[in-house]
Amino acid sequence: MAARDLEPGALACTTCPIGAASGVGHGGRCPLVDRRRRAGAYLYLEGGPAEKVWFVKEGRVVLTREADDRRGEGIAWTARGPGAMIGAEALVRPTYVDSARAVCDSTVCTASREAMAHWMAAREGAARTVLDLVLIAQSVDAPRRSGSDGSAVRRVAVFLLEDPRGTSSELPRRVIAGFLGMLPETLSRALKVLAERGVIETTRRTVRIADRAKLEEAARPEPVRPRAAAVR
Amino acid sequence: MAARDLEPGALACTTCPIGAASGVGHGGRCPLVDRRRRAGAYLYLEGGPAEKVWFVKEGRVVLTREADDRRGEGIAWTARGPGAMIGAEALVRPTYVDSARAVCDSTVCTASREAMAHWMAAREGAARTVLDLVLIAQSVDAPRRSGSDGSAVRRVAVFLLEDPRGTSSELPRRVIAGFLGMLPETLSRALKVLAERGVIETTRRTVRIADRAKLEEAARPEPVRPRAAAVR
DNA sequence: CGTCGTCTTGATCTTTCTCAACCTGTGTGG
DNA sequence: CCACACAGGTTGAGAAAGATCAAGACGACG
Repeated sequence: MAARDLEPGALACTTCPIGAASGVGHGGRCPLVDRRRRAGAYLYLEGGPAEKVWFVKEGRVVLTREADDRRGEGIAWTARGPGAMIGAEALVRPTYVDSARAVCDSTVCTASREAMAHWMAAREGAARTVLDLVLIAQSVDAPRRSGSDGSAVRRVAVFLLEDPRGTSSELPRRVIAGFLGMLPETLSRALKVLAERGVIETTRRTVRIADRAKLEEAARPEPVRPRAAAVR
Repeated sequence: MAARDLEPGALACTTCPIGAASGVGHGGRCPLVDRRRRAGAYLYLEGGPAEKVWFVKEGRVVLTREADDRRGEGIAWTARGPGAMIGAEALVRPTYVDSARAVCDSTVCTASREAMAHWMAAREGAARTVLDLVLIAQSVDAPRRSGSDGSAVRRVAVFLLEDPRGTSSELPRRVIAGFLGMLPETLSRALKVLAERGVIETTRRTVRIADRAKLEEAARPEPVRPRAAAVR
């Protein structure tokens, strides 16, 4: 489905929608303040006080939900890159609904919910700018997969076809496995199967699509099995 | 987690955020037009031209994505009730990313993307109103579950605890199964298990929580050794 | 160069998906 | 008003897929 079409490599304040709307480069001032975060750092925590809205300038941030004792990290359900706003729920509710964690060294901008609200109220079209950001991000998120969506190999093939993040090394395998509703072990085995078929080439951190036609074949839903009579 | 806290029974134009912002009841006029849709009717289709923005006034609408030949209905990933906006992606992209289908007789309001855009541009604070709607809906959606989130029985127990829709008869079992990343057959069996334990009472269309303590017990992660929490 | 975290591989067992048949309530038409 | 078809739900038996548990390999980093 829809290609993830945003995602430039990084973002300058002049090309950032918020910065542009603020008139950065023409004497304007963006309400957002830059922060650097190292890989692994949490930006905010699910259930914690939602004081700030965040904006990804460079890097990659994973959103997780429903952390529990079992899987300490919770369910990773999406990853946001440059140009995406995160933690926007701060504008409408007192606590964050997700935890956000940088998966690689990242630059993020922040503003308090109040600053953001003022900014939106003060400028014509600003709220619309934010709305667009939120809607675009939303329409890019794919629902998490599960076993009822086809075999692990098929789910991986679909993901690799549709999502450029699948072949980059930005996202840890653990996170990708989460998107696909499987364990890292299962992801690893599925990648191995595809590699053995000559569909892809893998290293421990990268995937390269070797044969797109074969990958599309692997992504196709299995034809309903032709009767149990088939005794091979 | 987060209780689904919106969801009044139905909505009048005067209590609807869009209607209120339009000044309905004070001589204002809402850009949205009422339509009735029977259970099972599709409002719009994934990939189809995104001409309209929708607003649920009464009833329940399920959003699905990634329909394919195999499972014609696609993956149901959320359901929206009174007060929710759907198809808002029309404001930022040319095609719908989901299919929307009324699961019970519903009243929905529509406006063309242009009308909506004009409405937002013309009124102070209107875009912010829409933004809030979108953000609230978003923060209420739970990520789909999958087999790696625990057994079917546990996933069902968690859902019943957290989501009031689980016990109402509004959502078809097939849809709930979709949210939980399992097939209807599996959902049926899991409900049977819980019923046999005296946790719930079920009919073909309803679920009643008979013993909340037992339900919480069933929702608890199986006491397996916690995996090494990867906190860097 | 050694430690650590992440990923991979292996063996085993449980779960859930499959396929098919059977209910049951609802709506339709005679 | 009843027979009947239909959709959605339930049940059952079997097989396959993935979860588990455990251990080893690889790469990053101090």
